[in-house]
Amino acid sequence: MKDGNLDDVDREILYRLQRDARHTSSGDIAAGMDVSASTVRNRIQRLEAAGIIRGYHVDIDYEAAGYPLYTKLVCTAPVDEREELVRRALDVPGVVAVREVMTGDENVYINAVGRDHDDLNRIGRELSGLGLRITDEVLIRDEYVRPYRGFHDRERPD
Amino acid sequence: MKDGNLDDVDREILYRLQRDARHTSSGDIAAGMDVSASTVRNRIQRLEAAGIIRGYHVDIDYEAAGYPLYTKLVCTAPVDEREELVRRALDVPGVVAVREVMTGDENVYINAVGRDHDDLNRIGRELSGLGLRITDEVLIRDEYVRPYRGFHDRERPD
DNA sequence: CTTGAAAAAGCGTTAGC
DNA sequence: GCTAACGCTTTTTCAAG
Repeated sequence: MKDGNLDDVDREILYRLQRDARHTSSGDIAAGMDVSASTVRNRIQRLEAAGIIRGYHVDIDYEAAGYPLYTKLVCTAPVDEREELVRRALDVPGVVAVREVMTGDENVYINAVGRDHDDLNRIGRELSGLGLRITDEVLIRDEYVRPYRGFHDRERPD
Repeated sequence: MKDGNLDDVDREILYRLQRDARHTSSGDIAAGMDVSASTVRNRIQRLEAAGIIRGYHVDIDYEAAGYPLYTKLVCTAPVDEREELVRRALDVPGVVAVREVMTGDENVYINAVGRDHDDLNRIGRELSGLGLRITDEVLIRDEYVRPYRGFHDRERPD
């Protein structure tokens, strides 16, 4: 596991947990493969311990939840302050995700939600106040996530 | 629920499920609030039925899993072909998420993973072949997600 | 809409292969 | 490293307030 190599059982686990991380039991996964539920449970624990599984999150439709505005901000942070700014950006109410980017000047991407444009303006102001320079902002219309099986598997799972 | 208004119980549920959607039981959530585990379970089902909860996903560290390259592609699609292109982009091996953006020319964002630059090049070629124009590509260094309580709650949960 | 209780299913642990 | 079996927790189902 140290080099990150996964076998078919591991990939099936990751695939099934991507599809439904809450209602998929170890037994469900084991049924499809030729292993026991115990083995699946052990593998999951190992994947968690190895850091390959970072966590499990609910996928929320913010629009349906009453936060109709879902926005993505492209920001620039001085390299030497970036870590600090990322941490503080996460504390701004409305911010739901922060990504550090490797290349280019625009090196921080922030996702945020709001009830109206006042919320978004406030978020923008708070982020600017921290020292982040906002270079672009786009509203997200819709979002699709595809469970991923890895390159070794057949193209069209399901 | 029709207008998307959530009460404190709902928000607590969403918050806890954002933190750990797999190991947080209804009883865990109920313990902190003044309701029974059954109520929490009913609420969760209602949130799922209302589409506010879209699903539950495992958060994978692709780098640790042997796919060290995590990239984000900014693309442009003709408006009238966009829906179709988004659907087909999701089938390109390596693509893990597609977002439709509301504003501007660059109206599709794609996340993809790969083992090496050959993988990324192939993904780029396949997407271009579909008819998507790739205008920018950045490597993601790191990614942080913050559980979100909504604007009505205190600023620093936990 | 919420509760509580019984039956079913799932999990963690341990022991053995 | 995989499996089976134990006891415990959780979910499911359902009748009722």
